[in-house]
Amino acid sequence: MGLKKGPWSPEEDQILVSYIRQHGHGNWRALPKQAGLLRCGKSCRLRWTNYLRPDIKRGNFTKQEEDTIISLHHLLGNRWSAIAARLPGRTDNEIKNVWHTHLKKKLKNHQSSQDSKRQAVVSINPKCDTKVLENSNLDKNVVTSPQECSSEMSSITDSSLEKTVVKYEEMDYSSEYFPQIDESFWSEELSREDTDGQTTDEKFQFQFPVVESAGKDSRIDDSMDFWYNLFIRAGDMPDLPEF
DNA sequence: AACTACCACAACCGCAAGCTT
DNA sequence: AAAGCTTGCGGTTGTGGTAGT
Repeated sequence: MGLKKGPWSPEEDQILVSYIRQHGHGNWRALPKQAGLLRCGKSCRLRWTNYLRPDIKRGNFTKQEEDTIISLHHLLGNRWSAIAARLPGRTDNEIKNVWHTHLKKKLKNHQSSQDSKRQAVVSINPKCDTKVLENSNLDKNVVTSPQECSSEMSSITDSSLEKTVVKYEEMDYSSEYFPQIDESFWSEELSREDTDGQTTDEKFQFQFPVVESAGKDSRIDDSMDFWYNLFIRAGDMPDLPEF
């Protein structure tokens, strides 16, 4: 149809930007004709949303952004637009690219290092239970299952923390460390008696591993902040409890 | 210097959902 | 209710740059 394809020239960008600044982008199909561009509406929309929009953040992804993508991808799967909605200034296309080029490999490498550790254990002790090994994390201080710390927050003691602490820096994002999100994610309605003897209904109970944010002094508050921030970004999670 | 392989990013394509007529 | 149109999404491909041989 005589329409141009391929990379956009700076002149085309200029035309598109100034047209949208003046008239907005009500109808993408009609836009290129009105703006005098030899592009299809779809191509214009993509160029604008992925590259020319003024609120787009440029530059490399920070460690924090990468961690957020990994976490949200675990929760949401390949729903790039949903992930992008939680990362201001980043586009779904950009996130999809960074996932395929960097993060997937990063996870794979981590996974294979875990596998080789398991192999090493088996070679040292051929009698070890490989079924158990498959489900275990061999890094020190890493919980093997979120359900291991399913106790009420108030009852978590220092000794139990030793077992349930996950170091933030060493966070393993493979499926065994993240709970499946469904209706049973929060267990509802437990009552407890306060110091004044009155009964308080607590709506939810945590079933997460505790996260140690720094040093040996693990604090429950830090842990709660971590999970809270994670799920606040993943807006379509179940209702959040009061921390 | 020329060629090849690989990587990162931009852009395209097809499909599905939502909207309008 | 149905058909046509528009938009958004996710998978895939294309392109340009760079490192290695």
